[in-house]
Amino acid sequence: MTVELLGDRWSLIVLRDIMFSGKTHYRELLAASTEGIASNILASRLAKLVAAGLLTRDDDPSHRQKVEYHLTEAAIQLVPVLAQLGAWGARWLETTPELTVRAELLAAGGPPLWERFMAELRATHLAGAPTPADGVLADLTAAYHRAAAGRGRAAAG
Amino acid sequence: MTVELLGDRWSLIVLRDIMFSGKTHYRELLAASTEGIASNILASRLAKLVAAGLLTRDDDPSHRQKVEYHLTEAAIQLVPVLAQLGAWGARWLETTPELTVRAELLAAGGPPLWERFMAELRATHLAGAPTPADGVLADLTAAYHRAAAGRGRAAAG
DNA sequence: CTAACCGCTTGCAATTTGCAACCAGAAGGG
DNA sequence: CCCTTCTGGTTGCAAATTGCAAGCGGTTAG
Repeated sequence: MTVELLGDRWSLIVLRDIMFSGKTHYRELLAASTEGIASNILASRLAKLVAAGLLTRDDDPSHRQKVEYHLTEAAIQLVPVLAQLGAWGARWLETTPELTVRAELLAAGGPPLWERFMAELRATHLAGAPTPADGVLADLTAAYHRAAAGRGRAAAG
Repeated sequence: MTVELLGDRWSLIVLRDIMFSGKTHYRELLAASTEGIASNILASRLAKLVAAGLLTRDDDPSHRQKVEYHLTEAAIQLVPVLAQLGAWGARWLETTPELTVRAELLAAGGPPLWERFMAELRATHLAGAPTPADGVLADLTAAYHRAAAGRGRAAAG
């Protein structure tokens, strides 16, 4: 059962963060989490996701202590799930504008956009290619940051 | 955040059971759950889902103590999410054939089938019409029971 | 009048979560 | 070499959540 694997407060959030932030290191993920995950929970979730075959844990050649977490094909195929989940949340729940705009963009693009995004994730996480600056993820991230900046200005002004 | 609302072991399962089994009473849901939810957990999840606006709690006119739980429009719009989630689980996780066949049928039908299913749920849960014997839910349930029976035979023989 | 059924609660043990502090090893700069 | 910073985590502990079994006041059918 899928819920048994992903149905806790953090597993999906960790996957989402790796997918959309592009971060692959433990400390980065710990800092990137806007929800504020605790270090022991992050460690246990990463281990669980690796055991479940959703992430790989690879040595970073640039630093003997660094570890890179990468998405597997199974995790990449969660893109449609996350897209639908995000669309539903944007429609029915009150969230921050930056999360909403990204979810709506991904939902509006539909399956063709999801496929492009998944191809990009495969190149980055499975083949080790650098993430393109003009790809789907870049668009989503730009929209995310615009909305976040707009919110900052609105709150300040 | 959607995960905060639905990201526990049982909330989505309760919704799925109401959606696909057609049961609306507490005792029925308690018995119908193949995963075996505890009565106190079911009670707390039903209360939470009602508070979140995903279920309504209505008196059953036929019995002063009976209560009917019905899906709201927000819950009905989770159909695409559950479809994608089920498709992913059928593809990547080992589950029982009866759950797999239903998930694959729903995924294969795509958005048009989802819409028909949602229209059916609206008629049943929002308008109070009886569930049609020739609808999407009937097809899904028939496939589910055929697979379950096949498994029973295979296990016995 | 009695037995079954209704939604749901209670008590309790076990597990999970969240928080803060901490760790050993590795790399970088002077 | 030495000190600081950074690496992926671990540890101890309190609080919250979960799971199990039994039970409860009221309702209904026979």
